[in-house]
Amino acid sequence: MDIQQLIEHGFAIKVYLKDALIYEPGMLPRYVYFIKSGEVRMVTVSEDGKEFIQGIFKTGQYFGEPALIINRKYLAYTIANKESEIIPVGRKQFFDLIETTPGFSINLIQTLSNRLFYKSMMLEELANEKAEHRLLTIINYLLNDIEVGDSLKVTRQDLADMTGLRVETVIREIKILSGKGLIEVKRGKIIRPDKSRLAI
Amino acid sequence: MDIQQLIEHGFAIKVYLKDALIYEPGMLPRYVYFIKSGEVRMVTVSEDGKEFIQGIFKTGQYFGEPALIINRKYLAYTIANKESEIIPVGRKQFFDLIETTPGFSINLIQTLSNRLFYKSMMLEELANEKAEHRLLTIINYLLNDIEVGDSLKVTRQDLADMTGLRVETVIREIKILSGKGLIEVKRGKIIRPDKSRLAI
DNA sequence: TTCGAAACATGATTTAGATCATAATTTGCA
DNA sequence: TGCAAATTATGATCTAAATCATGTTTCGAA
Repeated sequence: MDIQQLIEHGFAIKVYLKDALIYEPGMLPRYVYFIKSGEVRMVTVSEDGKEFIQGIFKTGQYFGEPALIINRKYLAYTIANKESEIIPVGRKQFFDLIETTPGFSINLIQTLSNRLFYKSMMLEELANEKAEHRLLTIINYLLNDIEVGDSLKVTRQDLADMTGLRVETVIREIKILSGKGLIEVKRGKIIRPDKSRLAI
Repeated sequence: MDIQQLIEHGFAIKVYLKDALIYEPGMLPRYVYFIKSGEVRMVTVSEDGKEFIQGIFKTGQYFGEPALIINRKYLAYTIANKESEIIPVGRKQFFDLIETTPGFSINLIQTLSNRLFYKSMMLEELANEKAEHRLLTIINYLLNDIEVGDSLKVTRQDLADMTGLRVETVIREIKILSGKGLIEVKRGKIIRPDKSRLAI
Protein backbone atom coordinates (compact mmCIF):
# COMPACT_ATOMS: atom_id res chain seq x y z
CA MET A 1 0.00 0.00 0.00
CA ASP A 2 1.40 3.30 -1.04
CA ILE A 3 1.18 6.11 1.49
CA GLN A 4 0.50 8.60 -1.30
CA GLN A 5 -2.56 6.60 -2.30
CA LEU A 6 -3.87 6.75 1.26
CA ILE A 7 -3.52 10.52 1.26
CA GLU A 8 -5.30 10.75 -2.08
CA HIS A 9 -8.08 8.60 -0.64
CA GLY A 10 -8.58 11.28 1.96
CA PHE A 11 -7.03 9.71 5.04
CA ALA A 12 -5.92 12.32 7.56
CA ILE A 13 -2.33 12.74 8.63
CA LYS A 14 -1.58 13.05 12.31
CA VAL A 15 1.67 14.55 13.58
CA TYR A 16 3.33 13.05 16.64
CA LEU A 17 6.14 15.00 18.29
CA LYS A 18 9.31 13.28 19.43
CA ASP A 19 8.58 10.92 22.36
CA ALA A 20 4.81 11.21 21.87
CA LEU A 21 2.86 8.09 22.77
CA ILE A 22 0.86 6.52 19.93
CA TYR A 23 -0.63 3.68 21.93
CA GLU A 24 0.03 1.77 25.10
CA PRO A 25 -0.57 -1.72 26.55
CA GLY A 26 -4.11 -2.52 27.52
CA MET A 27 -5.72 -0.32 24.86
CA LEU A 28 -8.00 -2.03 22.39
CA PRO A 29 -6.74 -1.53 18.84
CA ARG A 30 -8.79 0.72 16.58
CA TYR A 31 -6.31 1.63 13.87
CA VAL A 32 -3.44 0.42 11.77
CA TYR A 33 -0.80 3.12 11.55
CA PHE A 34 1.00 4.01 8.30
CA ILE A 35 4.16 6.11 8.61
CA LYS A 36 4.39 8.96 6.10
CA SER A 37 7.57 10.26 7.70
CA GLY A 38 9.54 9.76 10.88
CA GLU A 39 10.22 6.71 13.01
CA VAL A 40 8.57 4.92 15.91
CA ARG A 41 9.70 2.30 18.39
CA MET A 42 7.56 -0.45 19.83
CA VAL A 43 8.64 -1.44 23.34
CA THR A 44 7.38 -3.62 26.13
CA VAL A 45 8.21 -2.64 29.68
CA SER A 46 8.77 -5.12 32.49
CA GLU A 47 7.37 -4.77 35.97
CA ASP A 48 10.58 -3.15 37.16
CA GLY A 49 10.69 -0.69 34.27
CA LYS A 50 13.15 -2.30 31.90
CA GLU A 51 12.41 -1.69 28.20
CA PHE A 52 12.57 -4.28 25.47
CA ILE A 53 12.51 -3.10 21.86
CA GLN A 54 9.99 -5.24 19.98
CA GLY A 55 10.50 -3.34 16.75
CA ILE A 56 11.47 -0.12 15.02
CA PHE A 57 9.25 1.17 12.21
CA LYS A 58 10.27 3.72 9.61
CA THR A 59 8.92 5.82 6.78
CA GLY A 60 6.74 3.77 4.43
CA GLN A 61 6.08 1.02 6.95
CA TYR A 62 2.98 0.29 8.98
CA PHE A 63 2.47 -1.10 12.47
CA GLY A 64 -0.20 -2.19 14.91
CA GLU A 65 -1.98 -4.68 12.63
CA PRO A 66 -1.53 -7.95 14.56
CA ALA A 67 -3.43 -6.80 17.64
CA LEU A 68 -6.15 -5.30 15.45
CA ILE A 69 -6.45 -8.37 13.26
CA ILE A 70 -6.86 -10.77 16.17
CA ASN A 71 -8.68 -8.19 18.27
CA ARG A 72 -6.58 -8.32 21.40
CA LYS A 73 -5.30 -5.55 23.61
CA TYR A 74 -1.91 -4.12 22.71
CA LEU A 75 1.03 -5.62 24.58
CA ALA A 76 3.47 -2.81 23.85
CA TYR A 77 3.96 0.92 23.94
CA THR A 78 4.50 2.60 20.59
CA ILE A 79 6.36 5.88 20.79
CA ALA A 80 7.63 8.38 18.19
CA ASN A 81 11.44 8.32 18.05
CA LYS A 82 11.35 11.67 16.27
CA GLU A 83 8.64 13.97 14.98
CA SER A 84 6.54 11.74 12.71
CA GLU A 85 3.59 12.01 10.33
CA ILE A 86 1.29 9.06 10.87
CA ILE A 87 -1.88 8.02 9.07
CA PRO A 88 -4.24 6.05 11.30
CA VAL A 89 -6.47 3.74 9.25
CA GLY A 90 -9.58 2.39 10.95
CA ARG A 91 -10.45 -1.29 11.18
CA LYS A 92 -13.08 -1.31 8.46
CA GLN A 93 -11.00 0.73 6.06
CA PHE A 94 -8.01 -1.51 6.72
CA PHE A 95 -9.93 -4.66 5.85
CA ASP A 96 -11.27 -2.85 2.77
CA LEU A 97 -7.68 -2.13 1.77
CA ILE A 98 -6.77 -5.79 2.13
CA GLU A 99 -9.64 -6.84 -0.08
CA THR A 100 -9.53 -4.14 -2.72
CA THR A 101 -5.90 -3.08 -3.10
CA PRO A 102 -4.07 -5.41 -5.48
CA GLY A 103 -0.93 -6.76 -3.88
CA PHE A 104 -1.63 -5.38 -0.43
CA SER A 105 -2.69 -8.69 0.98
CA ILE A 106 0.49 -10.42 -0.18
CA ASN A 107 2.56 -7.47 1.02
CA LEU A 108 1.01 -7.83 4.45
CA ILE A 109 1.68 -11.56 4.46
CA GLN A 110 5.32 -10.95 3.59
CA THR A 111 5.64 -8.23 6.22
CA LEU A 112 4.21 -10.48 8.91
CA SER A 113 6.45 -13.35 7.79
CA ASN A 114 9.53 -11.16 8.03
CA ARG A 115 8.68 -10.02 11.53
CA LEU A 116 7.95 -13.59 12.55
CA PHE A 117 11.32 -14.66 11.21
CA TYR A 118 13.10 -11.97 13.20
CA LYS A 119 11.22 -12.83 16.37
CA SER A 120 11.91 -16.55 16.01
CA MET A 121 15.59 -15.78 15.64
CA MET A 122 15.58 -13.54 18.71
CA LEU A 123 13.61 -16.04 20.78
CA GLU A 124 16.23 -18.68 20.09
CA GLU A 125 18.94 -16.22 21.08
CA LEU A 126 17.25 -15.06 24.29
CA ALA A 127 16.28 -18.58 25.31
CA ASN A 128 19.55 -20.34 24.65
CA GLU A 129 22.51 -18.20 23.78
CA LYS A 130 25.00 -16.30 25.88
CA ALA A 131 25.53 -12.56 25.76
CA GLU A 132 28.34 -12.66 23.21
CA HIS A 133 26.38 -14.81 20.75
CA ARG A 134 23.22 -12.73 21.16
CA LEU A 135 25.06 -9.53 20.44
CA LEU A 136 26.90 -10.90 17.45
CA THR A 137 23.63 -12.13 15.96
CA ILE A 138 21.84 -8.81 16.39
CA ILE A 139 24.81 -6.78 15.19
CA ASN A 140 25.13 -8.85 12.03
CA TYR A 141 21.39 -8.63 11.47
CA LEU A 142 21.52 -4.83 11.74
CA LEU A 143 24.66 -4.57 9.59
CA ASN A 144 22.78 -6.29 6.77
CA ASP A 145 20.59 -3.23 6.39
CA ILE A 146 23.36 -0.67 5.93
CA GLU A 147 26.02 -0.07 3.29
CA VAL A 148 29.53 -1.49 3.45
CA GLY A 149 31.71 0.98 5.32
CA ASP A 150 28.80 2.63 7.11
CA SER A 151 28.35 2.39 10.86
CA LEU A 152 25.41 1.36 13.02
CA LYS A 153 23.59 4.33 14.44
CA VAL A 154 22.40 2.53 17.57
CA THR A 155 23.66 3.14 21.08
CA ARG A 156 24.89 0.40 23.42
CA GLN A 157 21.69 1.02 25.35
CA ASP A 158 19.65 0.30 22.21
CA LEU A 159 21.53 -2.97 21.73
CA ALA A 160 20.87 -3.79 25.37
CA ASP A 161 17.16 -3.10 24.89
CA MET A 162 17.06 -5.35 21.82
CA THR A 163 18.89 -8.28 23.43
CA GLY A 164 17.58 -8.18 26.97
CA LEU A 165 21.06 -7.44 28.31
CA ARG A 166 22.32 -4.56 30.44
CA VAL A 167 24.24 -1.70 28.95
CA GLU A 168 27.39 -2.51 30.93
CA THR A 169 27.29 -6.06 29.60
CA VAL A 170 26.87 -4.80 26.03
CA ILE A 171 29.85 -2.47 26.40
CA ARG A 172 32.04 -5.23 27.79
CA GLU A 173 30.97 -7.82 25.21
CA ILE A 174 31.44 -5.44 22.29
CA LYS A 175 35.03 -5.00 23.40
CA ILE A 176 35.45 -8.77 23.48
CA LEU A 177 33.88 -9.23 20.03
CA SER A 178 36.03 -6.45 18.66
CA GLY A 179 39.14 -7.95 20.27
CA LYS A 180 38.36 -11.30 18.66
CA GLY A 181 37.98 -9.59 15.30
CA LEU A 182 34.36 -10.71 15.01
CA ILE A 183 33.16 -7.13 14.58
CA GLU A 184 34.87 -3.96 13.45
CA VAL A 185 34.72 -0.95 15.76
CA LYS A 186 36.09 2.49 14.92
CA ARG A 187 35.91 5.34 17.42
CA GLY A 188 33.17 3.52 19.30
CA LYS A 189 31.10 2.93 16.16
CA ILE A 190 30.36 -0.53 14.82
CA ILE A 191 31.26 -0.62 11.12
CA ARG A 192 30.02 -2.88 8.38
CA PRO A 193 33.24 -4.43 7.07
CA ASP A 194 34.05 -4.99 3.40
CA LYS A 195 33.33 -8.66 3.56
CA SER A 196 30.25 -9.42 5.56
CA ARG A 197 30.89 -12.65 7.38
CA LEU A 198 27.28 -13.48 7.94
CA ALA A 199 24.55 -13.39 5.34
CA ILE A 200 21.49 -13.99 7.45
CA MET B 1 -8.03 -23.84 3.70
CA ASP B 2 -9.70 -27.11 4.38
CA ILE B 3 -7.51 -30.18 4.41
CA GLN B 4 -10.28 -32.19 2.76
CA GLN B 5 -10.27 -29.77 -0.17
CA LEU B 6 -6.54 -30.26 -0.60
CA ILE B 7 -7.01 -34.00 -0.78
CA GLU B 8 -9.82 -33.58 -3.30
CA HIS B 9 -7.50 -31.39 -5.35
CA GLY B 10 -5.17 -34.33 -5.60
CA PHE B 11 -2.42 -33.34 -3.15
CA ALA B 12 -0.54 -36.37 -1.84
CA ILE B 13 -0.45 -37.30 1.82
CA LYS B 14 2.87 -38.19 3.35
CA VAL B 15 3.13 -40.16 6.59
CA TYR B 16 5.82 -39.26 9.11
CA LEU B 17 6.50 -41.70 11.93
CA LYS B 18 6.98 -40.49 15.49
CA ASP B 19 10.21 -38.48 15.78
CA ALA B 20 10.66 -38.29 12.01
CA LEU B 21 12.33 -35.13 10.75
CA ILE B 22 10.26 -33.01 8.37
CA TYR B 23 12.84 -30.30 7.78
CA GLU B 24 15.93 -28.90 9.42
CA PRO B 25 17.83 -25.60 9.65
CA GLY B 26 19.71 -24.59 6.55
CA MET B 27 17.33 -26.23 4.09
CA LEU B 28 15.70 -23.97 1.54
CA PRO B 29 11.93 -24.12 1.87
CA ARG B 30 10.04 -25.84 -0.93
CA TYR B 31 6.71 -26.62 0.69
CA VAL B 32 4.11 -25.45 3.12
CA TYR B 33 2.94 -28.35 5.26
CA PHE B 34 -0.72 -28.99 6.11
CA ILE B 35 -1.42 -31.44 8.94
CA LYS B 36 -4.18 -33.95 8.19
CA SER B 37 -3.56 -35.77 11.46
CA GLY B 38 -0.96 -35.88 14.17
CA GLU B 39 1.25 -33.25 15.74
CA VAL B 40 4.64 -31.69 15.06
CA ARG B 41 7.01 -29.57 17.08
CA MET B 42 9.20 -26.82 15.72
CA VAL B 43 12.41 -26.42 17.71
CA THR B 44 15.64 -24.50 17.44
CA VAL B 45 18.75 -26.02 18.95
CA SER B 46 21.58 -24.00 20.46
CA GLU B 47 25.27 -24.67 19.87
CA ASP B 48 25.43 -26.76 23.04
CA GLY B 49 22.36 -28.81 22.15
CA LYS B 50 19.63 -27.14 24.18
CA GLU B 51 16.19 -27.20 22.51
CA PHE B 52 13.79 -24.30 22.37
CA ILE B 53 10.19 -24.99 21.31
CA GLN B 54 9.24 -22.36 18.73
CA GLY B 55 5.81 -23.86 18.24
CA ILE B 56 3.56 -26.90 18.32
CA PHE B 57 1.28 -27.57 15.35
CA LYS B 58 -1.74 -29.85 15.37
CA THR B 59 -4.34 -31.41 13.13
CA GLY B 60 -5.84 -28.86 10.75
CA GLN B 61 -2.97 -26.40 11.08
CA TYR B 62 -0.16 -25.63 8.67
CA PHE B 63 3.45 -24.66 9.17
CA GLY B 64 6.59 -23.65 7.33
CA GLU B 65 5.10 -20.69 5.41
CA PRO B 66 7.17 -17.77 6.73
CA ALA B 67 10.50 -19.10 5.47
CA LEU B 68 8.92 -20.02 2.15
CA ILE B 69 7.19 -16.69 1.74
CA ILE B 70 10.34 -14.66 2.35
CA ASN B 71 12.55 -17.29 0.75
CA ARG B 72 15.06 -17.80 3.53
CA LYS B 73 16.58 -20.96 4.91
CA TYR B 74 14.73 -22.60 7.78
CA LEU B 75 15.93 -21.67 11.24
CA ALA B 76 14.33 -24.59 13.04
CA TYR B 77 13.91 -28.32 13.03
CA THR B 78 10.39 -29.61 12.56
CA ILE B 79 9.78 -33.06 13.95
CA ALA B 80 6.72 -35.30 14.23
CA ASN B 81 5.65 -35.62 17.87
CA LYS B 82 3.60 -38.67 16.91
CA GLU B 83 2.79 -40.49 13.70
CA SER B 84 1.36 -37.80 11.44
CA GLU B 85 -0.23 -37.42 8.01
CA ILE B 86 1.17 -34.33 6.32
CA ILE B 87 0.33 -32.75 2.96
CA PRO B 88 3.27 -30.84 1.48
CA VAL B 89 2.09 -28.08 -0.85
CA GLY B 90 4.65 -26.64 -3.27
CA ARG B 91 5.46 -22.95 -3.54
CA LYS B 92 3.51 -22.29 -6.70
CA GLN B 93 0.46 -24.22 -5.55
CA PHE B 94 0.59 -22.41 -2.21
CA PHE B 95 0.54 -18.98 -3.85
CA ASP B 96 -2.27 -20.21 -6.10
CA LEU B 97 -4.21 -21.19 -2.99
CA ILE B 98 -3.71 -17.71 -1.52
CA GLU B 99 -5.02 -16.09 -4.66
CA THR B 100 -7.86 -18.39 -5.54
CA THR B 101 -9.25 -19.76 -2.27
CA PRO B 102 -11.75 -17.35 -0.77
CA GLY B 103 -10.87 -16.58 2.80
CA PHE B 104 -7.51 -18.32 2.77
CA SER B 105 -5.54 -15.13 2.52
CA ILE B 106 -7.27 -13.60 5.54
CA ASN B 107 -6.95 -16.88 7.43
CA LEU B 108 -3.21 -16.83 6.80
CA ILE B 109 -2.98 -13.22 7.94
CA GLN B 110 -4.80 -14.09 11.15
CA THR B 111 -2.62 -17.13 11.72
CA LEU B 112 0.56 -15.13 11.27
CA SER B 113 -0.78 -12.38 13.54
CA ASN B 114 -1.54 -14.89 16.27
CA ARG B 115 1.92 -16.38 16.14
CA LEU B 116 3.46 -12.93 16.16
CA PHE B 117 1.45 -12.04 19.21
CA TYR B 118 2.63 -15.14 21.05
CA LYS B 119 6.26 -14.53 20.08
CA SER B 120 6.11 -10.89 21.16
CA MET B 121 4.76 -11.98 24.51
CA MET B 122 7.49 -14.59 24.92
CA LEU B 123 10.24 -12.20 23.85
CA GLU B 124 9.20 -9.78 26.57
CA GLU B 125 9.23 -12.62 29.08
CA LEU B 126 12.61 -14.01 28.05
CA ALA B 127 14.19 -10.58 27.82
CA ASN B 128 12.95 -9.10 31.05
CA GLU B 129 11.16 -11.40 33.41
CA LYS B 130 12.36 -13.82 36.05
CA ALA B 131 11.75 -17.54 36.02
CA GLU B 132 8.60 -17.39 38.15
CA HIS B 133 6.93 -14.73 35.98
CA ARG B 134 7.88 -16.50 32.75
CA LEU B 135 6.41 -19.76 33.93
CA LEU B 136 3.22 -18.21 35.19
CA THR B 137 2.72 -16.45 31.86
CA ILE B 138 3.21 -19.58 29.77
CA ILE B 139 1.12 -21.75 32.09
CA ASN B 140 -1.78 -19.31 31.95
CA TYR B 141 -1.42 -19.07 28.19
CA LEU B 142 -1.59 -22.85 27.87
CA LEU B 143 -4.45 -23.15 30.35
CA ASN B 144 -6.53 -20.89 28.11
CA ASP B 145 -6.69 -23.62 25.51
CA ILE B 146 -8.09 -26.36 27.74
CA GLU B 147 -11.34 -26.88 29.61
CA VAL B 148 -11.91 -25.85 33.21
CA GLY B 149 -10.91 -28.78 35.42
CA ASP B 150 -8.63 -30.34 32.81
CA SER B 151 -4.89 -30.56 33.28
CA LEU B 152 -1.98 -29.54 31.08
CA LYS B 153 -0.47 -32.47 29.26
CA VAL B 154 3.03 -30.98 29.08
CA THR B 155 6.02 -32.20 31.02
CA ARG B 156 8.28 -29.95 33.11
CA GLN B 157 10.88 -30.47 30.40
CA ASP B 158 8.42 -29.11 27.81
CA LEU B 159 7.85 -26.03 29.95
CA ALA B 160 11.60 -25.64 30.28
CA ASP B 161 11.98 -25.86 26.50
CA MET B 162 9.28 -23.22 26.00
CA THR B 163 10.68 -20.75 28.52
CA GLY B 164 14.43 -21.19 28.06
CA LEU B 165 14.75 -22.44 31.62
CA ARG B 166 16.19 -25.70 32.94
CA VAL B 167 13.98 -28.52 34.08
CA GLU B 168 15.21 -28.32 37.69
CA THR B 169 14.31 -24.63 37.76
CA VAL B 170 10.85 -25.36 36.35
CA ILE B 171 10.24 -28.03 38.99
CA ARG B 172 11.31 -25.71 41.82
CA GLU B 173 9.36 -22.71 40.52
CA ILE B 174 6.19 -24.71 39.96
CA LYS B 175 6.31 -25.68 43.62
CA ILE B 176 6.68 -22.03 44.55
CA LEU B 177 3.80 -20.94 42.29
CA SER B 178 1.66 -23.72 43.69
CA GLY B 179 2.60 -22.78 47.24
CA LYS B 180 1.59 -19.18 46.58
CA GLY B 181 -1.74 -20.36 45.19
CA LEU B 182 -0.99 -18.85 41.78
CA ILE B 183 -1.49 -22.19 40.06
CA GLU B 184 -3.34 -25.34 41.00
CA VAL B 185 -1.40 -28.60 41.00
CA LYS B 186 -2.92 -32.02 41.66
CA ARG B 187 -0.77 -35.16 41.69
CA GLY B 188 1.90 -33.31 39.73
CA LYS B 189 -0.54 -32.11 37.09
CA ILE B 190 -1.27 -28.42 36.53
CA ILE B 191 -5.03 -27.93 36.54
CA ARG B 192 -7.13 -25.19 35.01
CA PRO B 193 -9.05 -23.83 38.01
CA ASP B 194 -12.72 -22.86 38.02
CA LYS B 195 -11.99 -19.15 37.83
CA SER B 196 -9.25 -18.40 35.41
CA ARG B 197 -7.28 -15.50 36.81
CA LEU B 198 -5.76 -14.45 33.53
CA ALA B 199 -7.54 -13.99 30.24
CA ILE B 200 -4.62 -13.32 27.92
C1' DT C 1 2.70 -57.59 37.41
C1' DT C 2 7.12 -56.44 36.85
C1' DC C 3 10.83 -53.93 35.18
C1' DG C 4 13.20 -50.28 32.83
C1' DA C 5 12.75 -45.77 31.30
C1' DA C 6 10.80 -41.27 31.84
C1' DA C 7 9.61 -37.86 34.75
C1' DC C 8 9.86 -35.57 39.06
C1' DA C 9 12.52 -34.16 43.07
C1' DT C 10 16.14 -31.99 46.06
C1' DG C 11 20.57 -30.53 47.86
C1' DA C 12 25.34 -28.37 46.92
C1' DT C 13 28.14 -25.63 44.08
C1' DT C 14 29.24 -22.63 40.33
C1' DT C 15 28.83 -18.81 37.20
C1' DA C 16 27.18 -15.40 33.75
C1' DG C 17 25.43 -11.40 33.90
C1' DA C 18 23.04 -7.95 36.90
C1' DT C 19 23.74 -4.47 39.98
C1' DC C 20 26.14 -0.72 42.17
C1' DA C 21 29.45 2.89 42.11
C1' DT C 22 32.10 6.14 39.93
C1' DA C 23 34.50 8.33 36.22
C1' DA C 24 36.06 9.53 31.41
C1' DT C 25 34.36 10.82 26.74
C1' DT C 26 31.48 12.45 23.41
C1' DT C 27 27.60 15.00 21.71
C1' DG C 28 24.55 18.45 20.70
C1' DC C 29 22.66 22.78 21.51
C1' DA C 30 22.19 27.49 23.92
C1' DT D 1 32.54 27.54 22.07
C1' DG D 2 31.31 26.21 26.34
C1' DC D 3 28.87 23.13 29.13
C1' DA D 4 25.24 19.97 30.62
C1' DA D 5 23.47 15.70 29.27
C1' DA D 6 24.09 11.51 27.13
C1' DT D 7 27.05 7.86 26.22
C1' DT D 8 30.86 4.97 27.00
C1' DA D 9 33.90 2.86 30.30
C1' DT D 10 35.59 -0.03 34.26
C1' DG D 11 36.03 -2.16 38.71
C1' DA D 12 33.71 -4.65 42.81
C1' DT D 13 30.07 -7.23 44.50
C1' DC D 14 25.86 -9.87 44.33
C1' DT D 15 22.41 -13.18 42.80
C1' DA D 16 19.21 -15.96 39.98
C1' DA D 17 19.50 -19.73 37.66
C1' DA D 18 22.58 -23.23 35.67
C1' DT D 19 25.05 -27.11 36.62
C1' DC D 20 26.20 -31.31 38.95
C1' DA D 21 25.01 -35.17 41.69
C1' DT D 22 21.95 -38.41 43.32
C1' DG D 23 17.66 -40.00 44.61
C1' DT D 24 12.42 -41.20 44.30
C1' DT D 25 8.17 -41.68 41.90
C1' DT D 26 5.34 -42.64 37.94
C1' DC D 27 4.29 -44.78 33.70
C1' DG D 28 4.10 -47.77 29.79
C1' DA D 29 5.29 -51.83 27.50
C1' DA D 30 6.53 -56.83 27.73
